[in-house]
Amino acid sequence: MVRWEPGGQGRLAQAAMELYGERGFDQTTVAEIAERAGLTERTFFRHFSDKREVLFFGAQALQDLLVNTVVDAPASAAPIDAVTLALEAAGNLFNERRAFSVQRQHIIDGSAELQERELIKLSSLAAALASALRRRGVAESTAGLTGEVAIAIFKISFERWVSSAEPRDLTQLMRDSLEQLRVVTATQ
Amino acid sequence: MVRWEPGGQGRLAQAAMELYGERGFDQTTVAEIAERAGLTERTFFRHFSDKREVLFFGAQALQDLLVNTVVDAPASAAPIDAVTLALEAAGNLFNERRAFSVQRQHIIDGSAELQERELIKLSSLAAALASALRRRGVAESTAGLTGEVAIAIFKISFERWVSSAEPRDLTQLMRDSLEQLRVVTATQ
DNA sequence: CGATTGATGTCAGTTACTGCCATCACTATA
DNA sequence: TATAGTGATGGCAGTAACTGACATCAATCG
Repeated sequence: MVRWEPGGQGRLAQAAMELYGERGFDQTTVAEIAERAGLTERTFFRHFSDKREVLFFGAQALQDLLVNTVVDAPASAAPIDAVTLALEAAGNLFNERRAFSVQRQHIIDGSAELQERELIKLSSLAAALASALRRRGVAESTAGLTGEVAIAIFKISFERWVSSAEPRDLTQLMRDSLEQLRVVTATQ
Repeated sequence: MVRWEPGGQGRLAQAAMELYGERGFDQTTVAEIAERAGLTERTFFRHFSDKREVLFFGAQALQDLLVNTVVDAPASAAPIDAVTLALEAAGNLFNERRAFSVQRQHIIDGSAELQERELIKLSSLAAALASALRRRGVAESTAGLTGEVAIAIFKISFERWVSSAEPRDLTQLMRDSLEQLRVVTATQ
């Protein structure tokens, strides 16, 4: 007879998603999440650094995907092209989980605290992209700017993708946004 | 004889800056801030919604400046030009307070919580810029993208401006960043 | 079979933040 | 001039996020 059921971390993450969805982030206590997962509050904080982090479980995987794609891009690819490849890889990943993304985003949109956490994760992605570009020999200032721009495109496109009534292709939305960026910044 | 000294809010803000600078954000309690300001913890929370907000006192003024500049820009100005005018106005404002900005940024850089709050303020600025552009008749999608890009340029340039050894002109840095953005996104 | 490990439980403590009511100088109004 | 607000504050109890220290006990390793 086992002392604990396995997969405690996953159970906590699922319980949190459910409760945040049912009553909202603010109206959910960590004790309630732990109870639904059959664990204690203390154990929740062993798996997640705080009450918000449980919703940003997959952020590291996304960052790894982006960074690896940039690093593995052909040496001939310009910074903006390397980053575009990374965005496309991420787009394909999200396209397969739209229902989950929509539900999760609805929760985040209902809480300023969660929006703050989302923004710092995005900022961290921008920094990681910049770092990956630098490893390709891209100049410091170009790398930083390209990373920020890539994340701006991702952010805008993801927002449209999630809020769109009929499902669209996130990768295509990001391509459109980049094209639109070129138009916006074009000198007359 | 007055019951309280006037300027309680200002005293709290100054005490907070001092203490965050002396021992760091995490090692400072709200009770300590209130004590240095000659007030109580309860009064602190009447003036500032939370422990972080005290450092983001001037954010509304910055937003107003940006929005007003965009709204007042000549009707002939393209979205990117209207936004550039706003960034220049903000740049001039900051140029006069570099010492303060450097000190404040040093505090923020030492705390993840403060960075989160800074990011959501920047995101709010992007949204406000987009809204101001829409009032000028700019299409929804263009407005959103232009707002994000403007803030990306501001963020990158501000970072360089603050961390630079010798004082530079923030407005010039932002102009340079926009030009660099054009180069980065240019199709070959 | 004993020692170690790893995931968990228990519990006390700190601190951010909120709600509610009291205080009291100042001010407008009858 | 008496009275009724008003506004900024104090006091205090309460909730909940998070932390540190120590205990437990099944699984595993030597």
